[in-house]
Amino acid sequence: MSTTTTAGMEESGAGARPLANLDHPPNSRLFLVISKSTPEEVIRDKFSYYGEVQDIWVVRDKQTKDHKGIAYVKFAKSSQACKAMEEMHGKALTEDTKPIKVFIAQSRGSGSHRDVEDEELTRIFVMIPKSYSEDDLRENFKEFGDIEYCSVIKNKTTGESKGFGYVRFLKPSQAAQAIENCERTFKAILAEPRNKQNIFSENEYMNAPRQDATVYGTGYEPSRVQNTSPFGEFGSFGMSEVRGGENISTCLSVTTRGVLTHEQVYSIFDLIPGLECCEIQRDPYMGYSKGYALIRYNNVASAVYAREKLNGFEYPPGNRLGVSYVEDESGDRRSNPVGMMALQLVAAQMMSMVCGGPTGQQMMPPPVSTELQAYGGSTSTTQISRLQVDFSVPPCQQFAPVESAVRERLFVVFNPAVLPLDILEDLFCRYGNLIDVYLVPGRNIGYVKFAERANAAEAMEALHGKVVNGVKLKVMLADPPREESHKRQRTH
DNA sequence: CGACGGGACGC
DNA sequence: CGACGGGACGC
Repeated sequence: MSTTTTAGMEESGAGARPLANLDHPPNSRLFLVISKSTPEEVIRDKFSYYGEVQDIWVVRDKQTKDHKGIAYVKFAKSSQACKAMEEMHGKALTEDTKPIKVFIAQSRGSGSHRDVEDEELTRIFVMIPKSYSEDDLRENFKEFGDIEYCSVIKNKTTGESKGFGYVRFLKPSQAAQAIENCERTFKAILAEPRNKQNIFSENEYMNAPRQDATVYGTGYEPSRVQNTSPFGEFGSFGMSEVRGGENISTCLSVTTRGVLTHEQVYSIFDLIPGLECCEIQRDPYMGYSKGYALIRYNNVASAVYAREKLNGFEYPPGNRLGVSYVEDESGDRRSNPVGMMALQLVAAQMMSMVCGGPTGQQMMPPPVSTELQAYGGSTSTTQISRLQVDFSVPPCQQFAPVESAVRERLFVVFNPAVLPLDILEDLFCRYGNLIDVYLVPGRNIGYVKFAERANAAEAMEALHGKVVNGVKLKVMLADPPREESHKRQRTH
């Protein structure tokens, strides 16, 4: 007995299930072909460099105990296993032994002994906003490694994005790192190889010998050109002008492509104190613009704040508001140089607040962009401070691990419209141990999963009845999920 | 009142 | 060629 207990090394072992761990996370275990003379310790020496080695198993004949020249190395992460594979494959472990082979091991239940090819380990599948171009994808994922190509899947006839895409990396370790470390809203997973159907090997006994067809031209050209986003430039707004000589005013015009009701516009702009007037204008001559509104505050600071915070804001989601200053009909302060200087001064002070001074909590929380980056990574386009509340909220907290058990679920009703997912995650994560926010498509409702009941209770207590980004929330305990019954009519 | 999940590529 | 062990939740 070797008694070196490879699996016993992890401290404070929650005993856990030994077998299940071997396939979690996926592709974190290596299959080695080595010399029959190589002992476990040599493997450990060489491979622990690449990360947390959780288990090493040198395969021996059941009866004779002969070393069969095969070993398995389990890492904590797929990226560690992939890196080790990339660097150790073809290397000799000691001077007197042959070069070894290193592959990602087939998952334990698969029964297949076919080598896992790099082809299957380098392409990831991601969910993305409809507005994303290939370039946006590349921008978001280039930090994880060398990208061979990006593709965004679009409706062939309309050209509209379907909301997902593919990123092919050069190396498996790069794809693995992208999956492990990209923003969770991407829901990145390894892509299924093109030629195969979605086949889950959940204890399926397949009689027909399927040809595993290892030979396939990729037949997929990285179309690197094309694709100028038809949605126009994003990210041109933000903390811009002010000093750039915009005509600051207490009056704002609001343009929107979609129709907004007076109540909707009012509820948004009334989040900022000092709203004096909110008029919806309907202008049949406005062409594409379905409407616009005029806003007036009783002070210039509020107007500046509103302009900075709400210009470019999506409300409802997908509908970007345009907010700009318009002539203050009553005000002639601008004609007066002193009055103008006063305005600029106030504006500058407002801007410094907006841009992250320690103030401003009672009106709205400071911009959350820095916190977003804390759990996000590259926030690609635009993103002004998106979360807007008129009550105080705790700072952002780490999400609970995706695989956490769901200890409580909240049911949320939005009025008059749902909020974007990133805002909701930004909001609910602040109460701790958030697992996931799910919005029911086409409805103004959603569910929020927590890994701890106390956090859910806190969120519910703090947020029920509140207005967030102009949207009123009802936050309640969710009823238990509907049973997924056996009915499976109507697949598509 | 307001109740339940999300994913696949034209060679 | 080169593919699957050992150990065992505990107040």
